[in-house]
Parts: sequence; C-alpha cells; structure tokens
Amino acid sequence: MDHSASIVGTGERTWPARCGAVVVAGGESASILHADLDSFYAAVEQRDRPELRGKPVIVGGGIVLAASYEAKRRGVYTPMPEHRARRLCPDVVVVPPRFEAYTEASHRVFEIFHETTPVVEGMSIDEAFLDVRGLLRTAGSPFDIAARLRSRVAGEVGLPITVGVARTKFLAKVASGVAKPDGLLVVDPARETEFLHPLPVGKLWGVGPITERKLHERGLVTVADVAAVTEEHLVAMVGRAAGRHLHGLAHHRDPRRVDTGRRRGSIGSQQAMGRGPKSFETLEALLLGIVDRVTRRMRNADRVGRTVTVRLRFDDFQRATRARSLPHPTAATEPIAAVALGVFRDHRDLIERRGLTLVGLSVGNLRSGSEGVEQLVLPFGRKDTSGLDSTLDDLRRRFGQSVVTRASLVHQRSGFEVPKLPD
DNA sequence: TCTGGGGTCCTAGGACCC
DNA sequence: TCTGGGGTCCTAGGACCC
Repeated sequence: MDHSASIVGTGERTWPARCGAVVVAGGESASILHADLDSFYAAVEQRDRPELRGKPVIVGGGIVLAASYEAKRRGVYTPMPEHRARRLCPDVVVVPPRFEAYTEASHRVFEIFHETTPVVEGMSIDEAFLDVRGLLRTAGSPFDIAARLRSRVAGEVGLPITVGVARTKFLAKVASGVAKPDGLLVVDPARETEFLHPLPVGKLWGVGPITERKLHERGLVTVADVAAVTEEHLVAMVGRAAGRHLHGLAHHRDPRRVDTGRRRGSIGSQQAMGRGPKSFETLEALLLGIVDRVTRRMRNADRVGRTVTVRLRFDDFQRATRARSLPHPTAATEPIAAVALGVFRDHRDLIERRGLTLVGLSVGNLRSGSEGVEQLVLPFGRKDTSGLDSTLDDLRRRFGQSVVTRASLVHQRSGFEVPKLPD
C-alpha cells in the first residue's frame, strides 16, 4: 500500500459501528487516545523509498525488528530470525535499520501529539497516550480529534497511525490493537463489556505467554471467563499484583491517568554474540565499551545512578543478573566500570565454563544529574588542571571525602578525557 | 525455530534498624 | 536470654512490553 498517499478514513469506525454517543449520561467520556504508529520502522522505509511500497519489507539485522503489513500477512512477525522470514516470504525486501530516521520521524509525530493536547504520555518511540478531556468543548468530539490527528500524521509526516479511543488507557490500547492497521476506533463507554468480554485473554495488557498458559490451563480463554472468576482465585493463579490487575481489567477498572511526568528509572545497553569461544579479555573489553556507551548516555541525559546491574546470558540461553549498589550516584565512567569489571571477574569461572552469548549493563536508581552532584564550572582549560586539587579539597570538605571523585567531577562537567592524576 | 535491544514492574529472602 | 512486628534497602530472578 502507498502509505504516504493513504487517506484517513479507510479504517475509521466506532464500536459499535456508529459515531455518536461517546458520552454516557452521568458517566465518564471516552477521552483517552492511544496512538500507535503502524509497523513503524518498516513504514518509514516505505515512505522514504517509494519502490518498497506495496511490497513485503522487513527491517532487520539477523532478526526482524519490524515487518510491513505485506510481510505480516505472510506470517512474518518480530522478533523472528531473518532467514525464517526469507523462507516464508522469498520476495521479502530486507532493509538495514536507520535509527536516526526513526528518531526524527518520532519527534515530528510527538510534536503533533503535543499540539493536540498538553497531556501526552510517551510509551515508546512509536506509541503514546493522549488525554483530550479538557479539549472536548473547543476541539470537538474525541472522534474528531483523533481523526484530525491521524490526518495530520499522514499528511505532515507521511506515516499511517492507528488511534484507539476509550474511557481508560487499557481500553484505548485494546481498541488501537483491534483497529490496526491505519484505523480509528472509539469504544462507547456504555458498551465496554460487549467490546471487551469476547476478546481472548492474551489481549489483556500484562498477559504474556506464561500467564496465558496458566489461564488456559484453568479453562479461562476469554476476558468474560476471567471476569467470572473471583479476585482471590486470580491471585492464587498468577500472584498478587498480576491477579488484582487482571481482575480490574476484566471488569474494565483501570484508574491509571495519562502521566506526563514519567522518567526512566534505568539506562542500559547490551550486546548479543554468537556461540563460540571468546577470550575473557575480549569480553572485558566489550563490557568496557558498553559501560562507556551507557555512561555517555547518562551524562547526555543529565542523570546519575547508583545500582549497576550486569546481565549475562550463557550458551544454553540461561540468564543471570548481578547487581551492586554504589554509595553515591554517579554518571562517571570510572567507578561504574570498576564495579562492572569487579562483578565480571568475580564470575570468571562461571563465564568461562558456560560460555557467554550476551553481556549487558544497566544503571538504575537514577536521579537527575544535579542531585548529588555539585554543579561547577572548573576554572581552567583542557590541559591546565592546576586548580583542580584545591577545588576538590574544597568539595570534599563540604560533602565528604567519598562523595567527590575526580573522575565524576571531570566527566560530569565536560566530557573530555580525564587527565591521569594521582589519587 | 533458535531467540535483538531497550525498558518496566513484581516477588521473595536476607540484612539491618527500631 | 529470648523474643514480635514493621519498615527500608539490597540482591536475584521472572514476566512482560515495544
């Protein structure tokens, strides 16, 4: 399909199939939008390369990161290995990812979101919730607002986007899932049960393969089946939080508001490797590269963190994580590298015996960079560090010896290479 | 049919403190 | 000398989402 030319309206409908009555008397209106770009990476490729339009396209490198709807119709999905996708669909066009292009497209779409309403909660690069409650008087019905949003994204960014509209986040998300691709679906608050109960349990947010299997084993196949079970039973099946959550969703209770103030709690990076022998030194170097990448991103985001988690995956796909907490938050390469390497060396035997296929690192317990870090402009140039010692002494007197380190100070402030100084 | 890379939240046991 | 209950933090692992 020619996405850049696709006309809004092809998939627009309400549930039930009519436009009005999105507000029930005395009830809440359906004013939460879930907007979700369709096959995002693949759609950007089809937008930028017209010869790919109408063809099965996958974006991938080894595995399928995104598949166009033409490929999805032939059974391709993420994260399927690329060679399997080629077997299913021999005429598939495989495109290497261009993350900068996707980031740029995402920014432009999010600008449109923010011009639609100030209450936007981004969920990922291609997905957000929008609360349009405050807009209904001036901007028309949620259906109109959503239709306009879709039309703007198609016209100004050239991408298809599906919007689900409902009274709660969960229902809006289910609605967008049902309406995909390139659709618009409004769920009438008066008819939520009719909409929700026939759906399979796997559609419930938070039900993955494991939970789905547990529910199926007990004969619960549809949302209606789940709704017929007591909360206590659900808690016994799948645990306290998940059980309560499921019970709430099945009865379309979802009090979560669209939250504009969410910040990431951790920043990490990982790298998968094939099976086969690698020297421990090679792996250490890889880990240090990951530390560098992660701490750089932390400094760019002006965040500091305390908990360093090293993630390992072995030849047999068993996984292990090991975490250590630093006494004080930092975004400096040196202390985080020291902790990560320490963890790594403590498990050298394990790593060499079982073989690694993935190494990862994430830093959690994040705060904003100004918390716990003194903000200073150092009064010397790149090479001249003569003022450093007295500045450090000063800071240590004020914040304690352990709080202030040269590495964190220098890295935090400027990002240039730390001159090697005695401790 | 062998599984990428970025995250979130929950559970559960142990240490430690009051 | 033995003991309760509550709270917080840390760590490991599991499930889930896009």
